[in-house]
Amino acid sequence: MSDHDARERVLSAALALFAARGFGSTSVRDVARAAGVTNPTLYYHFGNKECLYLEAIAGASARFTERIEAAVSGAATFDDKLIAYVEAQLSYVREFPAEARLLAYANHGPLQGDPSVDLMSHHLRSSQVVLEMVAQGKGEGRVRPEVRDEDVMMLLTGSALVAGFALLAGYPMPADYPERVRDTMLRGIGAETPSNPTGSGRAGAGPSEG
Amino acid sequence: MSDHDARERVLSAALALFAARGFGSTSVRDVARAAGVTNPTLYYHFGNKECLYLEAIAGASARFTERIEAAVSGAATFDDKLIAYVEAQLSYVREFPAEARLLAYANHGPLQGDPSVDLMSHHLRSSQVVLEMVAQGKGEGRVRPEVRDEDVMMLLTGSALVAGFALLAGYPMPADYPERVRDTMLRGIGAETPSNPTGSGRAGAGPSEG
Amino acid sequence: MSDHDARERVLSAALALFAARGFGSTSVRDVARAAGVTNPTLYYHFGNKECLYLEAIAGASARFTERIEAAVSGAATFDDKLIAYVEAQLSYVREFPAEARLLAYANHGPLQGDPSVDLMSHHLRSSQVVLEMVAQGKGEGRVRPEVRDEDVMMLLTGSALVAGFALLAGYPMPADYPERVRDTMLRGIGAETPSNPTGSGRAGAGPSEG
Amino acid sequence: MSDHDARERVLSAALALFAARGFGSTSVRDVARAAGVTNPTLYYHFGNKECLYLEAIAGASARFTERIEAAVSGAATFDDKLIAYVEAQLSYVREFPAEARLLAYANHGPLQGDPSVDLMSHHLRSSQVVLEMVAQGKGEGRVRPEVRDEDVMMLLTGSALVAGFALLAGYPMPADYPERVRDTMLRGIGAETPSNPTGSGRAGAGPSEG
DNA sequence: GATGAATGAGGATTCATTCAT
DNA sequence: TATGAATGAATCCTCATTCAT
Repeated sequence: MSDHDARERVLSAALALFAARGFGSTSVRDVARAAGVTNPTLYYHFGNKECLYLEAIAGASARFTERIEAAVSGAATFDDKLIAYVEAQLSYVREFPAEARLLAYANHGPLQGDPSVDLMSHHLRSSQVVLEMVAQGKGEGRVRPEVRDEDVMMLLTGSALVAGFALLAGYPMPADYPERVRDTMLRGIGAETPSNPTGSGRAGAGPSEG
Repeated sequence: MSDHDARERVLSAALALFAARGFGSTSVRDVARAAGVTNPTLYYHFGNKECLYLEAIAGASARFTERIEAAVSGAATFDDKLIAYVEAQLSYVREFPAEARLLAYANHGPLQGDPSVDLMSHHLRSSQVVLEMVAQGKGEGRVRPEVRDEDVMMLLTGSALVAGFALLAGYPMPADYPERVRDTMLRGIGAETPSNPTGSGRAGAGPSEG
Repeated sequence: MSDHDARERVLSAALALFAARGFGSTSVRDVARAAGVTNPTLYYHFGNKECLYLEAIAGASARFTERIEAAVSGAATFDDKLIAYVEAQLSYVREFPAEARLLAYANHGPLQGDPSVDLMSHHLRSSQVVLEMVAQGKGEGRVRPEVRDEDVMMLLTGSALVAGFALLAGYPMPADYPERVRDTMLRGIGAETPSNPTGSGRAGAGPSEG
Repeated sequence: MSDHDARERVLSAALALFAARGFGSTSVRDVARAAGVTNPTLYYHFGNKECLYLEAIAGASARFTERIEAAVSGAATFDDKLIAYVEAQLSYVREFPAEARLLAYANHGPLQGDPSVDLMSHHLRSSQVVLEMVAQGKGEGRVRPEVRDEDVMMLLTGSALVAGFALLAGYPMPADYPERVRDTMLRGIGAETPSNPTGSGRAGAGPSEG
């Protein structure tokens, strides 16, 4: 009812409904109704369904990225940043499951039927964050110098992604998950193989020989 | 026109369209048209849109799981199974992008708008495969005994998932990606820290002290 | 209610409504309602409003042209054909005012807002009829040989058009209008100017001196 | 932006749009947008769509009639007035096709959907002009005394109307069209029939015997 | 097994218009 | 005077689905 809140209310309702039902299964009328706004009012502010969708996603994506960046930059050491990164992603999913689902949907959902989102992927947008983390890790001597940036990204974003999806699907997530990610990533799962330092035909656990 | 043909054509068209546009944005008529079948014929075979969707997903999921299992069981050692697992997932995405996208959509997409898929997640259905791999890895002495199953799963499924999504999004995937996953998983990214064996306030790279 | 009459009923209702209200001011729902048909049924048969409009016009145009041609070919002499032509056009307007109005609207109405009709003009489509009439008139010695086809067309179609519009607008049309058209066309309105046979500076009533 | 400006701009935009798309297919918002004016501003000046339409038509009609009258009264002889009449009508169509189309639309277009224009027909409004021309023509001895006013009107307005429509439809119009109208109207198209002065069963070219 | 035809409900979007400012 | 914002009603059209044949 208040003045220009209408726009915000619509955006928030759109976020929730698009996340819960997807683009194609969400009707503009439902969004308007949920926002307590008439149909033409929605159109006055957003032009059409697609623009509304894109704006909702843009907002969610910005919030997500900000949270990740804030969490990481609030941690001092590489180890803490690793934990902060995963923790921030999980807490985001926990606090804003609708937004999280919307982002997952927009990034991994269908392409032609729904408006294509400009963010290639918010995971890739946050890749800058990861790259800076890796640099710092190497500076601190916590990451081996020869480790490639992409390999770190692969493990880190993969672990966070899987955990986020699990959370969304309702699986419980142990409290120490971020720490375990950090530990496993750093130490690996392989056995030390002092008895077989040169490799033995099987590709070794050391740096790829290629 | 023959009996079996129509059904298959519809299923294949449904797969492609649901994958490309999502459930809510795909119309039954579009599927029928793409399959070269009249509308009532489609309904004769599948009952309604939801059943068609579920059957399409069930088929895709079965094909996916079979491929993964076949690939893993075709590899002998733990190391090769690791590579085979990732490779199979990537080749599946490459060969059947529509199916892959459909599975991603069904697993990570919205809940209320679309029919809920019975497979909680094909990643979790294939968890059995991963668990057996871990057991073998420990048997072979390639995986440290104290490493937890879930941690392996976390890294492995995460890495494969991220790579699959990147592929779907059109990013190139280096040919040695599976090997790098294996190496990085086994060895970790952390530096050996002989100079700091006891930890120094920062949580160490060893098994979590907690 | 009867079987495939639906299509015909829709066409006829569309004809009447488009004629009475114009394309932009006629709603598809009104047409469906007037035809005793549901909205999707209308769309099943005609695809969209534009196709419906075009088909209605095509039908009306065909009927009109047929009537004109039949009337003219049913008259033997040039003089009778002249009368038949005008009479047929007037009787068409009298019997099917809706159709006539629709044709007038389609031919002389707006261009961009409404679908453009393929018939450049039904007057021009019937030009063939007029041309044949002129040829016959010259053959009969009723039309001066040097008279141009276009000039006859100009007078004849003009006279018929004006009369048709007047009829549509509600003005009464004297019964002898067709005969008067014939007489005036043949004889002209000019005075014989035997006292000024060579012309006198004013452009003469004879064949253009140019 | 100034007072008077806005009103004129709206009127001119309305003229163009109503002419191009018709009343029902033209939206008030489109007119406002084309005029560079906000929606309520338009309503402030014109009250509603219908008033805007009527005012646009009134303006166009006035301009048209003025031009015809000025052209005709600027010519001295009957012959020249004939030519001036046709020429003025054609030049109006050429210079203001939008206005011309709007007038044609308003005069010959649908009735119920659009506001009914008060001018029964601008052709009839200009009938006074034609009647005076005929009187002068008889005074000059150029028009036979027994010719009826309506018959002249029929030929003259018909010829001008047909030519105007052809022009609007994009057909080229020969430069000597007005002269040919004059010549053909005066002289007629019929052959002199000295060999058959009494008529022979076919209605003659002379004044109707009835 | 397959189809042409039909339908009630609802899809996104725009309409002419108004009101508080 | 002019405007940003709002609205009830209507726009064209499509939805998933069914029925008689």
